[in-house]
Amino acid sequence: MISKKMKYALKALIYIANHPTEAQVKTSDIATNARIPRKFLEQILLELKKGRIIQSRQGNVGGFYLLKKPEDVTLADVYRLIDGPIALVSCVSKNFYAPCDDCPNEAECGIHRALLEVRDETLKVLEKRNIADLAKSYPIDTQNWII
Amino acid sequence: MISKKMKYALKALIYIANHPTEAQVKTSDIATNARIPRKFLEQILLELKKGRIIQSRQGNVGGFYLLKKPEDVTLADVYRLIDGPIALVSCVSKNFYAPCDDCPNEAECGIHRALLEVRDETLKVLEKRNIADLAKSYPIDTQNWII
DNA sequence: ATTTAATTCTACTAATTTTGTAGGATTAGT
DNA sequence: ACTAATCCTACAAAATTAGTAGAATTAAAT
Repeated sequence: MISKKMKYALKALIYIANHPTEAQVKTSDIATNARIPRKFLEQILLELKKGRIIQSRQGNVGGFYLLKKPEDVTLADVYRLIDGPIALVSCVSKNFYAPCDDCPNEAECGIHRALLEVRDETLKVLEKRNIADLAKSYPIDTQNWII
Repeated sequence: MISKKMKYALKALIYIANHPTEAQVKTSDIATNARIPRKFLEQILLELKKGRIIQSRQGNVGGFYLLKKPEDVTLADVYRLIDGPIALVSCVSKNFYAPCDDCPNEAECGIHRALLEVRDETLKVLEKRNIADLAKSYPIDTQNWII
């Protein structure tokens, strides 16, 4: 199950993606329209910025905008940044690999093998799907575009 | 990421599967050999029993044994019982379905569509893999059969 | 019948993670 | 200088996970 934070992040990205790149979107704008607690959203947007998914402009007329094209921001990217490893156990993780506590032989571990397969299949989908896919469903002018 | 409880459950099931059905396996036996906190394991075994995956015999010479063939206990079964929904959001869950808070239209939700696909692929693997697959890797006589 | 060693049941606790809040510092356009 | 935005860090409440504790129940064996 994804966290609320992840859902908020996706909603925010969709909202931003549905605005022209030049127009920086303000936190408060996203917060009220997507019904996300404002201060929590601030933190999330900062994380997305540190993860090089969005960029910001400071100051009076500042705001956020996408750093890449919406098609190039995959669900896997966002997931890893916000919720961490996609794998079900860390010993099958690509980006967050860590061996199990007292695993004598990873290669012969049945759990390892099975969950590696799960990771591969999950990844296929999460890397194929992107923010552009999601954003299509939610034009800005829709009244309740909320997920 | 699966919980420690889930990992303990799998280890316990593998241990039990590697014993003949007639021989009931004792909690303390599993606990020491698989290095699982005894009292925590007790609770897990009871859950597995309530979930009709294992059965127990009480009394002095009691213990636990599998209720089905190891091949018929899928990872999906155990996952649902111990860690809950396999889906990443509850609105795409088969067994734990619940709509999102203020979702106006599930059919048009991009997140819904994408994560439904993730669930389908994950499920394919988790329903294919079973305790027999895992148990093969861990004959009882192996010194460190621990995962 | 008593002893023994197992499961069963329920409540509690500690640790960790999630989900926020708070408030000030910094930035840049007007 | 004023204003309204992002940035930063610390804290707190709530929920979940991980584990402990202890007594009740069960059934075989003596």
